[in-house]
Order: sequence, then C-alpha cells, then structure tokens
Amino acid sequence: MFTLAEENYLKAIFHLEHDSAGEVSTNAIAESMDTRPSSVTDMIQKLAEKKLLTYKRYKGVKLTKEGIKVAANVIRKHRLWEVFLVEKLNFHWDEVHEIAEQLEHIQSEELITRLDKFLGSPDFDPHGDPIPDKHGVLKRTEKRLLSEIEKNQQGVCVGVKESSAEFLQYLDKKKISIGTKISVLGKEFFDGSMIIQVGADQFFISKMVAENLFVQTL
Amino acid sequence: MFTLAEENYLKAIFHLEHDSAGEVSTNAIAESMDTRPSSVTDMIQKLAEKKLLTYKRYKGVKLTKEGIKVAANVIRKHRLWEVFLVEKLNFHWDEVHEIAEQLEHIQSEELITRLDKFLGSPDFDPHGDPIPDKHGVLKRTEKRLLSEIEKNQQGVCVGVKESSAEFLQYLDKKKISIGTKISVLGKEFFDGSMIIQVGADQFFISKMVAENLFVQTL
DNA sequence: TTTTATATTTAGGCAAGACTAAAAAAATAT
DNA sequence: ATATTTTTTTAGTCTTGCCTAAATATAAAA
Ligand SMILES: [Mn+2]
Ligand SMILES: [Mn+2]
Ligand SMILES: [Mn+2]
Ligand SMILES: [Mn+2]
Repeated sequence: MFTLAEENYLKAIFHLEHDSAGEVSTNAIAESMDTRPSSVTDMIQKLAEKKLLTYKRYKGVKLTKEGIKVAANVIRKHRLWEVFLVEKLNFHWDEVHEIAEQLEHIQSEELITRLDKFLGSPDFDPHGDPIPDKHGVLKRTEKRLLSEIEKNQQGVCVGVKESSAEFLQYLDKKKISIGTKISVLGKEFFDGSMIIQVGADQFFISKMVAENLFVQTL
Repeated sequence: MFTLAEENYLKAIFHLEHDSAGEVSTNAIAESMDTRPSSVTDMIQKLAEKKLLTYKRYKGVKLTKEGIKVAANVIRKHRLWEVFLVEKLNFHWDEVHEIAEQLEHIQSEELITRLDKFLGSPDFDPHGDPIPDKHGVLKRTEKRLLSEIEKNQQGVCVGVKESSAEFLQYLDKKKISIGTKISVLGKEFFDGSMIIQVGADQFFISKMVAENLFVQTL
C-alpha cells in the first residue's frame, strides 16, 4: 500500500505532531529523519497529493485522518514487534529498536492480528510506550516526568522518554526498569539534579536523567 | 549488507541451480522472477562485480561460495519464519509464503539465532523443505516423489514440491499433510494417475498431484 | 553451410528517493 | 523600513532497479 519511505515520513511526522502543537516544519522533519530539507519537501508534496497530509508552501504540514491512521498502524506494529522480541525472544530492551524499525514495515493485517493475540494484546511496549489499537487509538495514561516529582514523593517507573541504548543501559546499571519504585529523597533547585532511592540504594541522578524517565505517582 | 533485490536474485539463482545442473540462464532467472531478461542482465553484472556469482556473457551464471552463503541464509530465514508463522501464530501452511517473502529480508544475525532457538531449531519448514543451518548446509534426506512409488508400496508424506496455496488446499481436502501415511493401491501406466489410500479413504489422484508430493518409503 | 529463430546483451529512459547549489519566501535584527 | 539571517523551495543530478526497443551472439533448421 505505502512504500517504506512514505511510512517512515508519516511516522516521523506523527511523532513530531505529538511533541509540539501546530504544523510540523520541513526542517523539523529533516532533522528527525536525518535527511535534507529539500528531500523532505519532495516527499511531503507527494504525501499531500495522496491526501495523507495537508501542506501549504512555507507553512508546514499536518497529517490527515488517513495519514494518522497509517502512521499509528506503523507504530502499532513497531511496538508489538518490540514486545515480541523482548517477551518471546528474550532480547534486552536496549536491543530491539533497530530490528523493530525493519519489522514495522511488514505488510499483513492478519499477521499483526495474530501477533497481537499471541502476545496477549499488550497495552505497552518494553519502553512503556502505549501500543495503538487497530483503529489507531492510543491509551492515555497520566504519567509524569520524574523531574516534575517533588521531594519526599514516590513513583513507579512506567516508561522512558528517550530510549537510546545508552540511556537504557544506564538505567540497567542503576537497576531501574519498568515497574521499579523510585523515591525522591532530595532535589537540587539550581541544576535540577536529584537524590533518589531505588530498592536499598540511594544515589544521585542528573536533570537529564530525571527528564527522560516517566513515573506514575502513588 | 545486500539489497532486497540482490537477495531475491541470489535466492532465485540458488533454487534454479538446485533444479537443474550447470549454469543458470538469463531467461530462466527472468521467468522465475517474473521480470525482463534485460533487467536480469543488469543485475547479474552487478552481482558478478561483487563476486557473488561468476558470469560470462551469453554463458549464464553460477553462484560463488559467497553467493551460495548469502542465498542459503535468506532461505534459512524464510523457512524459519514460516515455521514461526505456523507453529506459533497458527497460520495454515498455505498462508505463510507471502509473509515469509518479506520477513526473509530482515537483517539481524542475533534475531535469527534467537528465533531458531525459540522454535527449537527445526530441521524442516511447514512444507517439508529443509532449513539450512547457519553455515548454509542443507540436511540431505532421501525423499522420493510419490509418482516414483510402485503399486502396493507405502510412504509417509514428507514434503511438497509445489507449495502454491491451491495445491496445499487440495491436499487439505484430501486430508494429506506432512506425516500422513499414503498407500499406493493402483497405478495407471498410461497417464500416471494413481489410486491411493489415506487413512480410511481411498481415492484417485492425477499424475500432476503424484509428481508434487514427496514421500519417504517405509 | 547458409538461413532462421531464439537467447542475450546494449542503449536509452523512467520513477523513487536521495543529494547539492541556488533562488525565493519568511522571520529577525538594525 | 530596510537589511540580514534563516527556512523552505526549486532546479538539476545521481543511484537503484526496472522497462522497451534495437543490436548481436548463439542455436536450430533448411
Ligand atoms: Mn522503538
Ligand atoms: Mn519502544
Ligand atoms: Mn515459502
Ligand atoms: Mn516453505
């Protein structure tokens, strides 16, 4: 139905729309996809003709209903495959993204229906990201960044914002994963760093770490 | 490492080399891939430069060691994924080929290692075709076409030569699958047709059917 | 052996999806 | 309000993998 390149553009635009309101700019797409703005212009003009997004020259783009549906389906596939890789093949959560980038483009409705069932229709992927249902609807949860939590409050880790292998490996070293209980013992106003407790361990984390961990307060 | 198109060419040539001895002709490749001879010439020249096959103008091609390795690995992936689809996702054996055609191109050594383990390192795919090991070596078995079996002999179905959905569905209707015991009750010399027994049922099969079923004699 | 038919290759082109360089529009600064 | 910078688009190219049409080599027939 859609090419690999088209699917990747739609997915990137979908994520950008969720990161900030309003139209998505050509340069933002180019940067997020590690490609050139001129290449982006080419592609968004094609996608506009196919009614997957609306585009006015110099004014950025916005996905249409159809474009959202296609993008959400690619993301659904990506996240379901990540669950498969972790739950069934015992991959670690920092190893699955690149493989899922390929698997998300496999075309077969039936395959995804059956994979979903096989996995027990999971709601979240290994990084805590919600899996869109077959209509593209995302389950909303009230999660907050750890950086927004006050001193002496506690939360359970429910996801990561950044999911680079480096960050995930850092979390492993600190024994933090989805479901881990975190207590904020101290918070430094001037640089946003924190002292937290995880299990029996107490340690320092930077603002950068706190801003990339999602928690649910208890 | 290799493009999707390159992998598909290598795979097709690999199969053609196994179907008949000697060099593989441009036209044979074109026909098996449903493409034009001129396109084949283009590609085999590229593959020859990459030392994946040897090519002399007008004389056909032959895979090198490296070419065989690459092709066998694609086939290994194809067949492992077919096992996954049938064993884990409960697809029927006539539904898996098209999806495996896509999955066979996913690039990750680790993925295949783990998938293989997850599936219990199967030796054969759902159609009875052998799965190459990680070095590209195919397990040899002495299977024969049902059409070569004499009257009053018996065999166990161990594979199909053709694995089109139509043929597989015909076999289902006749309750024949891998492992099914078949007795040859009669054989018509002039058209190669047979009367066979499967379970309690006795029925007629054409030469075409008998020539596409592999059995192992008891 | 010469002619005819078939197989294969070459030449030239096209679409997708990328790129660089240059032009044009929009945003910012003076 | 004008000048400068930044963003975006256009123009022109490149590579991959395909195509058609024409040329050429090989195989088959006369
Ligand atoms: Mn991912
Ligand atoms: Mn994820
Ligand atoms: Mn197959
Ligand atoms: Mn098979």
